Amino acid sequence: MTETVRPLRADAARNRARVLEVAYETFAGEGLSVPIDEIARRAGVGAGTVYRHFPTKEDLFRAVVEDRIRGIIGEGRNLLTAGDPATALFEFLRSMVLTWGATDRGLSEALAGVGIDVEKAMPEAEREFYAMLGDLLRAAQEAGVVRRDVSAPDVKAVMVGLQAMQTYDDEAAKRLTDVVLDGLRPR
Amino acid sequence: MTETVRPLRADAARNRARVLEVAYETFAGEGLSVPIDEIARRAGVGAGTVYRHFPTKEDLFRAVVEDRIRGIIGEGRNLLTAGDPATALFEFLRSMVLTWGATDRGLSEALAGVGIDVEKAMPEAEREFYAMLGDLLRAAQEAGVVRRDVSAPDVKAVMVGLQAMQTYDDEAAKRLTDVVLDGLRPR
Amino acid sequence: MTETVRPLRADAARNRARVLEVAYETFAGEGLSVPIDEIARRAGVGAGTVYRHFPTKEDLFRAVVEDRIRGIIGEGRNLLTAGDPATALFEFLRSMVLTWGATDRGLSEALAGVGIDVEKAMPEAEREFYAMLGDLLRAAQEAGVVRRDVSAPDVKAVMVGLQAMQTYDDEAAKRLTDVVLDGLRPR
Amino acid sequence: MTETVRPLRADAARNRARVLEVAYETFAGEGLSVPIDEIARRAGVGAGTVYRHFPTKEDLFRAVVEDRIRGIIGEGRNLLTAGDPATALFEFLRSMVLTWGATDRGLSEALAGVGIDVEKAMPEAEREFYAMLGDLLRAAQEAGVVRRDVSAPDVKAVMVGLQAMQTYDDEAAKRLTDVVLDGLRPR
DNA sequence: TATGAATGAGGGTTCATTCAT
DNA sequence: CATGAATGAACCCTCATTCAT
Repeated sequence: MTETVRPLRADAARNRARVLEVAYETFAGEGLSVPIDEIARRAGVGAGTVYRHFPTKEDLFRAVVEDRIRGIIGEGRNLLTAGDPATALFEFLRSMVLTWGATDRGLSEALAGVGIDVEKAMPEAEREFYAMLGDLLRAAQEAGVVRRDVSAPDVKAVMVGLQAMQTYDDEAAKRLTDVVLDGLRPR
Repeated sequence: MTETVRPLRADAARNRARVLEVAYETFAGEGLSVPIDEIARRAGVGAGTVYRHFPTKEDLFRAVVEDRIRGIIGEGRNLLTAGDPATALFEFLRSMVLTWGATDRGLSEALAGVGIDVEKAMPEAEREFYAMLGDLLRAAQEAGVVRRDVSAPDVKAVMVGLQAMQTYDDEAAKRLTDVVLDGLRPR
Repeated sequence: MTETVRPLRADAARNRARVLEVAYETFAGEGLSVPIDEIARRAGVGAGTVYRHFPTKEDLFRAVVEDRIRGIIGEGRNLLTAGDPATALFEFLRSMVLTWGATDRGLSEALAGVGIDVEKAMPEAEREFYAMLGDLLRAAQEAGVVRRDVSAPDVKAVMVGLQAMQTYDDEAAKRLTDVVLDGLRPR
Repeated sequence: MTETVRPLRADAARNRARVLEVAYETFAGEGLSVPIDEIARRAGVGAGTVYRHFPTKEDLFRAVVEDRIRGIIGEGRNLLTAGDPATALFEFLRSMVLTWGATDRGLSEALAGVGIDVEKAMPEAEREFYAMLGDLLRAAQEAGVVRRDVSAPDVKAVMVGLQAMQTYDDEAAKRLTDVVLDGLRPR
């Protein structure tokens, strides 16, 4: 009962990382419906190994998406610390479309609730994500570049919308991002 | 060239309509991955009956989504004719979020390209849809309420984004729609 | 209980004949696994009509094959009456390969026991067929052109073999028929 | 170029062999239209196991028929080497009827092209088969016991005919084989 | 622990047969 | 009688998950 998160043996850790990486790329490229067997094959391990590390396909989704989200959180924090806090939120949302979300079918589907319910699956990450988003938002609002009546969940919703736009039409999304973001500025 | 589509027998027409209706609701509520057998069960018919009217699952998707899209086209045309052409585009996009798209997972998935490729599956409807969107856009631009550098595909992309936002968080979407649309106005 | 084989109404008779004809061609060309619906469609009638005349798919097979066999019987009798009785058997077997069996997948399959058991399904026709074959054989044997130790069932078996040969390789069968028939001559 | 076909695990090999054996018997007894599920049931494995070893029903046909054909090839080569080359062809054709083909519906159907196209499905085996047949034929012709105008494809066709004869009437076929083969001798 | 074979519950689709119109 | 719509039992095949090696 002591929750000993015993460190994995080196090879096991390597396998886990390899599977995660492959799953990451595969889900991004082909969506969440790719069979586990296929992930295993591409990772060069047996299906059993995938299931040892991720007892359920949803667990694998979770790990992939959580990984992704942690990266996103890092990006946001970084922009806040290293750049101009006033513009960090816009920078962040732009980077989501330009860099991160870039045609990530898996993430799109996950955000759309296909195959996994992010809120329930990883409340921890979700919380941290919202905290980061709140900080970005607050900084922007204090700098007077974003309306006061916009909340963190609103920004998240906008993000989801941008994501979807981009999956649907990458070019249009790149053109439109600034247009949409303009809507967030005080009139 | 008139493709004499002899009218269906009364009972067959009833069944077809019933299946379509059930499919409509089911796909809207649970997405496009619901089994045909389940649709049949809910419609109170045998699976074979569904396949008689829609030889392929994709044919059923097509019928449902096309029906939906034609309704949307009608809505747009109506706003353009019956109301103020200058505001029709905004009205239309608002109604998409407030009325139409209302948590329609099937439509969301279809627009996102999950389970069916709308462009390929129903080019006719797609074309009419774009024509309608173009008319709305032109009217708005001529009235000077929408930026000149926005194209019809851009509006479609925005629509997809709003859709996704709404599927993700209905409340936030309702609050944010006007904010996003504000971005479309000339500065 | 009076077995009144009431004559069909004219249109019904026409339908029956049409279905039989279409089934005949279709089974010959594509084998016995063609769906009844397809036969009905090609005959320009509803599936129900086919089932009215032939309550079971096997009944339709039976009718088709029986028709075929009666034609074959007629051919044999004719050769015996109109031509030289001594050579009638050989003529008959040659005509089976050259004319009748000509790539009749349905008949081949039927003879091979796929989809229908001829012996059981139409003992009447079978009997007449054997009678005809017996007459041909007797005439040939009396003329001294066929071995005495060959029986009617043997000839039938040879016929089945030639059929199969022909379905397998039409050209080779045409070349080989005389070779095989040579085997039947007294040494 | 050696296609490192890593040997199957012992249990997997056992299962594969068991499925093949069951398929072999079942197809021989009941033809090629028996459902895969039935094969699986009789082999005492799940349907998925059959599909693991034979991804398609046709793959299973292929394996069964190819196995059979290789046995036949071996038989022919053996007769040529171990016995009298002059009579080997006749011995071979006799053994086909007496031993091999013995009421093998699956093989009959396969040879007749029902359910599988041997030529396309296993060109390799087909080639070897013809090579063997050619050798048998040449030896017989050189010994002067078979007509010069008979080709290897002709012999194959005869074989198919004998096969069919035998499936149709085992007893008659046994009696008639020599009669038919007599036809191949020079007059 | 890793492997990959086995399982078996579906899922989409077809088609012989029945039955309401 | 004819029609063709409806039924539902199969059939082939896939894939998440378990388990023997």
